[in-house]
Amino acid sequence: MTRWLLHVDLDQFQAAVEFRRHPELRGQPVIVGGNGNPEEPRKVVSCASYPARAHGVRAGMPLRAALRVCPDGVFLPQDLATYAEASEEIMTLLRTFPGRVEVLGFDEAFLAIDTGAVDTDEPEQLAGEIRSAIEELGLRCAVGIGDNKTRAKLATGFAKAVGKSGDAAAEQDAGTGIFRLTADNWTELMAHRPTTALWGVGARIAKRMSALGIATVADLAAADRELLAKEFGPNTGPYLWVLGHGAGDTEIAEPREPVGHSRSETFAADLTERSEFDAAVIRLATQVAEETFAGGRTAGRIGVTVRTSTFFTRTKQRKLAHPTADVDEVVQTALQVLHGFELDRPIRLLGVRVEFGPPSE
DNA sequence: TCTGGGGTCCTAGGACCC
DNA sequence: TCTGGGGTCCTAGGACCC
Repeated sequence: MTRWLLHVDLDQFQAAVEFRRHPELRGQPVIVGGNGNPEEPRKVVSCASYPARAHGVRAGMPLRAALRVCPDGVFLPQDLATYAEASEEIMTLLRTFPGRVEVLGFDEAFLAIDTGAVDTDEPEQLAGEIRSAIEELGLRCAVGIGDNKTRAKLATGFAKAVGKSGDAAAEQDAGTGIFRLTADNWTELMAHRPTTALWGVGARIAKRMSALGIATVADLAAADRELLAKEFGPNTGPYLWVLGHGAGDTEIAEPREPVGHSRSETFAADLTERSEFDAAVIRLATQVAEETFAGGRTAGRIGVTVRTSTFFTRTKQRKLAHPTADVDEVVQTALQVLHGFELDRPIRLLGVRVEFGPPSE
């Protein structure tokens, strides 16, 4: 038996969900973010359709910047409830296929399947069936096939390669759609790439690695594990070395129990009064607590995040003496944690996080 | 172009205890 | 007397991802 990991990744997911209910927008440079008003400050692009990407619009870009590079863009408000519903629809569909499903986000999942021989195209056949089934939902996806999660996830990037180039054909053909990455072609396809090509290596780690003379995936694979452990810690260091070899987990982690829940808000204009800080934290804490308890969880720890007008961001948290399901206790604790900050600067963002305690008896 | 929101996991250091 | 070593709990901070 051979274990295959399939990574299913929806194309331009939020925009695609909008296209299902607004078919007349298909092919248009649709930009989802904020409340749909591109002039709104401090709001960013959540998803851009391929034509919008061709103009240079990217997720995370301020809406006002997106408007500048794509003045003909169709700006839509982010409707998370609808995307969550569509996501549930997709995950339910994926669970009808053989294998186990691990949800990675709204628009991504791993599927683990055990098949017969190694050299057959069984996983490609299954991937094709998944793509067809998703197409029947009016959506599109790419499927990465790998001998572990790391490779399956990266394979999806190759499957989407055409879509990422941003050319005009991208809307019609978002890549070949299916790609297989295994130990057999890992070195050929990945060795020369920068370490940031790896899933789990971002700009910070890449920079620290480059200071050690590690620039590419091949460098990382050849690096000294002791050195990596010394620089990145006893767990992360060896893990990075393993990543460089393309090795990774083959087990499906489902169901995943969430460990916490948070709400935060970047204010359209900085808050300057303590009464405003308190009011915002009371509101956020109440919401987080109600959502936590509605989900049948208790609160074990309360965290508050403050971001000042200079973008200086700090978090403080406090463990409760006993887990609670009392909204007021969460709110009062959040206020106490807030008051542990200096609060002598205008505030741009406030956030409240609950870490779940053990289930209530 | 002044930089969203919601998550997860890891590391380091201090307190405290034996 | 200036001096141990391990284990655990707790908070702060960093990094990454979608």
